[in-house]
Amino acid sequence: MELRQLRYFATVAETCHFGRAAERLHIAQPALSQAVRQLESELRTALFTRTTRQVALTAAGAFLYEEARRILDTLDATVQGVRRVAEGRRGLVRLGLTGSATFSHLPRIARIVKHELPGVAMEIHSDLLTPEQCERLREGSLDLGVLRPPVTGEGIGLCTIDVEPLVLAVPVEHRLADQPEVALADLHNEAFVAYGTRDSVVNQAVLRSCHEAGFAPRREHEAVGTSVLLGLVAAGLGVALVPAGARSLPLHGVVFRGVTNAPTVELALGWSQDAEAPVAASLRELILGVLRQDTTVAPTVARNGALG
Amino acid sequence: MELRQLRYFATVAETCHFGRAAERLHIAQPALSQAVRQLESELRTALFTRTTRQVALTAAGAFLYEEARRILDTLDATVQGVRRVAEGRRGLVRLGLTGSATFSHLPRIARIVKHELPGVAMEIHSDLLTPEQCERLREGSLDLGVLRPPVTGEGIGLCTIDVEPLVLAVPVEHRLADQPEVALADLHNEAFVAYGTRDSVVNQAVLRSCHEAGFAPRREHEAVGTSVLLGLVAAGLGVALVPAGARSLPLHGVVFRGVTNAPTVELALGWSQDAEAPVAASLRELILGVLRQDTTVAPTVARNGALG
DNA sequence: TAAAAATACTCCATAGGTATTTTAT
DNA sequence: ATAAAATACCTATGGAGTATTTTTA
Repeated sequence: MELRQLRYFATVAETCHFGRAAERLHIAQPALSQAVRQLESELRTALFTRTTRQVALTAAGAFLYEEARRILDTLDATVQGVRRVAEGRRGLVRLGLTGSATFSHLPRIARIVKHELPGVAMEIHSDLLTPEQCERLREGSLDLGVLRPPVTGEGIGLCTIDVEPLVLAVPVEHRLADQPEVALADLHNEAFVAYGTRDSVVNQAVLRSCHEAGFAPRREHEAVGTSVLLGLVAAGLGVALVPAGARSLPLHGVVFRGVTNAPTVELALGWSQDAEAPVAASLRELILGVLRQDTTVAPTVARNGALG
Repeated sequence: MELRQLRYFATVAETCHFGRAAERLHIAQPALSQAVRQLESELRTALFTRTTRQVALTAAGAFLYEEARRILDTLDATVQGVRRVAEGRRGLVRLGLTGSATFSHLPRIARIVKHELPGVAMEIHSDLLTPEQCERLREGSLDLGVLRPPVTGEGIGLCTIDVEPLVLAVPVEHRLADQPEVALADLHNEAFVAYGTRDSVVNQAVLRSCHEAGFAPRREHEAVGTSVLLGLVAAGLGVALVPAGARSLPLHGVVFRGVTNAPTVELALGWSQDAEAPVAASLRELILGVLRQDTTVAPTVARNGALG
């Protein structure tokens, strides 16, 4: 069986007239009669009852018409779909995110995706540390990652999308909650709630800047993920220095205060440089078109001490 | 686009190897390469990334493969389906039934349909009087009808499927409830609940046989449909003569008693003699194979006084 | 008898075959 | 060096055209 036969059959079924159907198909009537007869003999079933005055579908023909119509419509949609997939306007993007970016940047990204690329679905993998994301970008189980430079090794493209100062998160009842801005040195006696991973770039920035301010922060508690960390702050277990984006996660009992000469951490979009799917490329360009920072991180070059 | 191209493409997608795919398709490799290239140029999209050592689907190709697989599978199922429709093993049968047959015969019919013709769905139109069913069989809005002869006019095929004696339905507390059998003459003082339509063949049989027994039944109440009628009997409003099949509708408070020399009413299967759908024909044959009575009603011949 | 489908036949477009070349590992 | 896809070219099947016949309302 061939689609040509189905298309011809469907047109005859719709017109119930070989002559007019042939006209609509831009072929001669005998060719159409022949094609339909051929289909009938392939199926070993009459599809029409015909006299020279009356053409009507048989039960089998009516059934076939329903199915043929669906198949032909599906095919049209498929052709459109293939085009869209190829152009990156349709498909699934697996997006990795660091903990804080999930709250600060994902909503905006999701909004512009919904608006600009309505055919694109996102699979969100949040709370992934930078090295994890790189690994998964390389092995192909992630398409894009919102991560914190630096990145080591080759094959990962990078572009900075935000530079965030760290801000101080304190419990509302804390003595520093009333000050409009806090100096790092004021924190030397505070109990710190810290990110509980050695790999955390934010953690490193905190340690470095506290050291420069002349003290080592007193780590009292650790948490994995910004939301948990802020929860501990809300519970009064200590203060924390977090990327400004964490303000996007308003938590009852926590207030954020600016820090004088605050250290900054970068947020970058990363992607695998080989075998990038069209959707991934178009989403990457869309995100960078909106969020790209002048401070572009050179792709594939391992960067050290970006925050130094 | 043609199915040939989709089939070829799908095979290459499954093997990721033009040579082996061509082998599976029983064509030469160049023909396959050419067909796939043609498809790609029609879609204006690369479907494979290929080197001489590696063939892999692009994102567009992967999408097309999913859809193509579905389309090809649907097509196979459709071909099977067409065959089944043509053979009367699949489809919808619109079955009309008189009130009492709904309870006495439909369950059995439904059971054998489910067992013998699992692909056939029935659309039940119950509580239709014989003239209504004939009209709808002729105009094509019913395929088969379980009805009570006689039938007037042409074009309707008929075959008796049951001959039912009338039985007496009485309230449990009624004086006749204890007798194993009742004579018609015993009913001359009873209040009757009767079928509330002049056209009712059962009603006519009741009137005729009461007349022969020497009295005219005292109609106290009327009901449309056997279930409602029996409901009135259960409520103690009177007695009723109903086809024996009504026993299939056990109703609290009603007992059935045989009638001496009971009049009988026939039940027949009717069908339109022109433009009968294959499903209708096969269901008709199935039903008649199980229920056909020796007393076959000659088709198309108007019969009068069948119960005389 | 007139409208429409079927049949008869002719032709050429193209699917598919064989032989060969190109290319990447 | 070799496996595998692409290219070149040829052949023949069959899709579609024109002319004609058959059929039925």
